Amino acid sequence: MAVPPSTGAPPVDAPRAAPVVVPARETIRHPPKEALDLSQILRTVGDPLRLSIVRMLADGREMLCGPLGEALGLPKSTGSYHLRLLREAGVTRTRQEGTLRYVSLRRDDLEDRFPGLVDVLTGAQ
Amino acid sequence: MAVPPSTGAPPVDAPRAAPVVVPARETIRHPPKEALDLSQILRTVGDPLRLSIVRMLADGREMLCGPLGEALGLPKSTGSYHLRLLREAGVTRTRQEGTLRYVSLRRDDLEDRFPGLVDVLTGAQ
DNA sequence: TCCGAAGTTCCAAAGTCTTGGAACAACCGG
DNA sequence: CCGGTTGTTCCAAGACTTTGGAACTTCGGA
Repeated sequence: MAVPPSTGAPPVDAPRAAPVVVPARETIRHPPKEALDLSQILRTVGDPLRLSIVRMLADGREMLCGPLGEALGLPKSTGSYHLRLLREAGVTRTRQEGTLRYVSLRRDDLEDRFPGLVDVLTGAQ
Repeated sequence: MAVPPSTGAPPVDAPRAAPVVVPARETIRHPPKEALDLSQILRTVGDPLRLSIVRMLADGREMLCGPLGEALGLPKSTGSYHLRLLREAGVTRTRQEGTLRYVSLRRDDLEDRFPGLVDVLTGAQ
């Protein structure tokens, strides 16, 4: 609580304030393949907005967050929210490059864990 | 508002009180096959309780509402609620016989509209 | 070094879903 | 025709989800 009067030198334990290296943006959390949960995935893609996103990614392309949200007329924060849910459910994968985030369908792992699911979602038979 | 004094004969316009034939229990509403909506279905089976119900019905048997709810430890009203959601989404079919309701998976229509979906839900490959 | 662009996080309001007790309806058997 | 059984509907409380503006972080370029 007590702030020492200015001595002209930096306070001796100020460096202790940040002892942990926070990896910040470089770490984007994805659930491991074995942790994917069918209920969670179904609940997540059960939202029409999010199902649209899955379909935009169906061809395997990577897309940026901006265009994905804009295509659905969403404000940035709302787009970010839905993309986070998709990533946390394991439906999409996100890769950072500079300030850009490339989003793609996590097709390989989904197919491995729940064969046929992606085809059902994207309407491919 | 004025009730006529008893005349020994039934009041002349009493039959008007029930002009519409209410089919009551005999009519259980199911969405037509063409109206099934993938988002709604996914949202519905995205609940772990409801996914369990789908799996209990996976072998094609009919089950009664009671046993379905009891197997999951649900009070009657809660079981009834989840079974209604499944029926309204087109996932199950319900048929009445006396006071009993037989519930089964609507596999034919689901397979027709969304091929592969039932297998994904039930874990069959 | 400052600016703008890309995205995220924070947060509160609004909306939707779930739960379970109580009351109810319909049918069956005795 | 009464009592039990099966299941539904009603309803209010609580939980969870969605929305979008504002503030913020990070990076790249001029």
